[in-house]
Amino acid sequence: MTTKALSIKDIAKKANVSITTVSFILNGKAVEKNISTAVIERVEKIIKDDGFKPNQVARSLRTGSSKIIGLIVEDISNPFFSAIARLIEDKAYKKDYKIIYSSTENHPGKMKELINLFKSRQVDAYIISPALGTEQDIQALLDEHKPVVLFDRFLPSLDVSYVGIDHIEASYKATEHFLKLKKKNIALVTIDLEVEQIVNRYDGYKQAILDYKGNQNESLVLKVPFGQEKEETIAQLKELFKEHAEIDAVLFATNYLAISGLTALKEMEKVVDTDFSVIAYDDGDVFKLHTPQISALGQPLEEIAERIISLILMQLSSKEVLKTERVILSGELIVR
Amino acid sequence: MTTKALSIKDIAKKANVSITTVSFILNGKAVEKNISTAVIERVEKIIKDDGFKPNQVARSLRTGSSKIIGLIVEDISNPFFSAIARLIEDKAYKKDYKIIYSSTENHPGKMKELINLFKSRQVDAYIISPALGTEQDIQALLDEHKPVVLFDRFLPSLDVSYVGIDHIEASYKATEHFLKLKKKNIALVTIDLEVEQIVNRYDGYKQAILDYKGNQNESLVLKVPFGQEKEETIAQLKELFKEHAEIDAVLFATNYLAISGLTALKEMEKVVDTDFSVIAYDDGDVFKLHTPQISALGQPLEEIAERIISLILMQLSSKEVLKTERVILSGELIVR
DNA sequence: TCATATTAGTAAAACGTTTTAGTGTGGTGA
DNA sequence: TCACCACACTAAAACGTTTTACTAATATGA
Repeated sequence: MTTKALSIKDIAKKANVSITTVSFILNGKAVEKNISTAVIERVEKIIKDDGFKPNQVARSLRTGSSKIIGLIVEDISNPFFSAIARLIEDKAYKKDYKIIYSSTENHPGKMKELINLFKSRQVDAYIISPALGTEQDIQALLDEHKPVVLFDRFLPSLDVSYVGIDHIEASYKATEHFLKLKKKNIALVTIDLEVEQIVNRYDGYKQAILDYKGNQNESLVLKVPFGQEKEETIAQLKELFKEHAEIDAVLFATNYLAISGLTALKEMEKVVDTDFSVIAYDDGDVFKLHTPQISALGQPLEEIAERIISLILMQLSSKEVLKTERVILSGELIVR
Repeated sequence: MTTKALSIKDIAKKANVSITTVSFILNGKAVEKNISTAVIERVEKIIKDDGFKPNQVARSLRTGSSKIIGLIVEDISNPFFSAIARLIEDKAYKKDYKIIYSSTENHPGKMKELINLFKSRQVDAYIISPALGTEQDIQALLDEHKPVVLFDRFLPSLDVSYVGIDHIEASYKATEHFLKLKKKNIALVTIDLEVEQIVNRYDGYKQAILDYKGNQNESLVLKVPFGQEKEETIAQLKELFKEHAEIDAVLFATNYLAISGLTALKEMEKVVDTDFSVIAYDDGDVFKLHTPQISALGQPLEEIAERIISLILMQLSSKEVLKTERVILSGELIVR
């Protein structure tokens, strides 16, 4: 019943040639290795007719490479990551690479484990949205000359390729938009993580306010604890909006904060309108369909994925170790 | 610079034992194989100190199993699938299984390729949301006695385990809700796919209307071509709502149709209220935050993932081939 | 005609494990 | 004293490839 999968040996036997010959043909080295066209055709026919597929595991063991790219994200169910994952998958697939992914939940421990696991599976390259405190693990990969590209989050202490957007510019742009609308009290809702791309969102916001108004009111900045339950965040936001009735604009530094924020406003029956504007980080259907429509800072997903995969492929195809490259794209302010 | 990864041979040499002994220790067979505790401890210390991790590729080649489960979905960027993927990943991880996934875009060809690819990587089990016309490929897997669980979509011609929800009941429930609200002209927006879980949504809708009203008006059913561009769908929906001003309730058979529908309504400036109710298939933040809130038929994601993974693990841990099992869960009507 | 090149292939080692079938030593019971 | 067993461990084959180093036969050039 359970028919064992064919091996190169079966094909060799059937074609009356050595397995070496079959291997050469499989790997397109037949001409180079002086295999006659007669034999090539005969063997290729058998391969096709029998539907033989070489065992990739054996191949990996022998060659040390797997044609697999490891993708490590914080949470695949976050729309930003799943969109990127899908795009990366498509593009990698076209180059004959597969993606194996895992979510870290932002735990350095899990990240460490995952890297080890991927290593023991001989993945060829790593695409990582790194958790904090994983610098050494990534450095270890770099020391082994594995192709690595970080995205979304950057680790400044590492000399590693990166694709992301300029968050200072993006949040400056958003805040400036509010300021040009003559908003007086612009709040920022962010998280209390000391990672570059979060800190930058704060910096851009602050800089815009200083540039336009000269002084900034720190009490309008809410830093929600990272990983806090949604309900708690909503409660905190309600309190902020109650205590600071003077707020006339809010910039949310992540998409889920914006969702919590809109939920809080809904529960308070406070409407978003010209007197109270909102901008969300990362775009999505939620914001487009909201009444009124919510402005958003969209990240260029397609381009991010494109750049990531091309950096990876370049490293993969070059024999020497390439210079690291940092690609900083611009976020787009979508005014609604 | 590039230090080669350690192998079992290095450990054996260092501990002055054979590689067999190290292997036994690694696999917890040390006691059973009469290895002295002195040796066990010595070897374990070296393994730990050197941070040795066995090469999984070699292990797979030798054992034929990989501790990897292949997950094949239509599109990982669809929130339903990414949510399920995340839950499955978590649960599998706890049992020491990894997930490798790919999106099929509902192409039988890609699906075939993927199965081959997974096979050549010796994945231990398959979780599949099957595309149409892939019955033979899945049957081939079953013939090889590979653990397979289908979800979301079912293929009636196959004797295979499945986890999904009762779509007849779900759409009946939704339609009945409308009928109890005395809705007179209930529309159904669905897609023109002849797959069970889509057809069932139509059947449940129709049955409810027949049960309550005796006759059904087929012109209130819109079957959008599968894979059609969003803009086109929106245009089609606008036309439906214009031509049939009598419609006072709409059931959308998928989440993306609901999103297109709400967009269409927004563009027409037609409001959702007590005179025009909407129910969406699959819940999400979009519907919760919409003004007014949109009722939805939620699928029990957590339970679906739980059932899938436990079916897979059961098959994986049992030596014989188990009877196939069909788990049909109930969707929940969330009235807002 | 002989040395050398070219053509058309192949044998065998290697990748890093697991597992089967041993081996050698010391102890025990009769 | 001998047969046997338990104990503690190991040699070597196997998984399915790729690749290096070879061979044997024919062709070429001087």
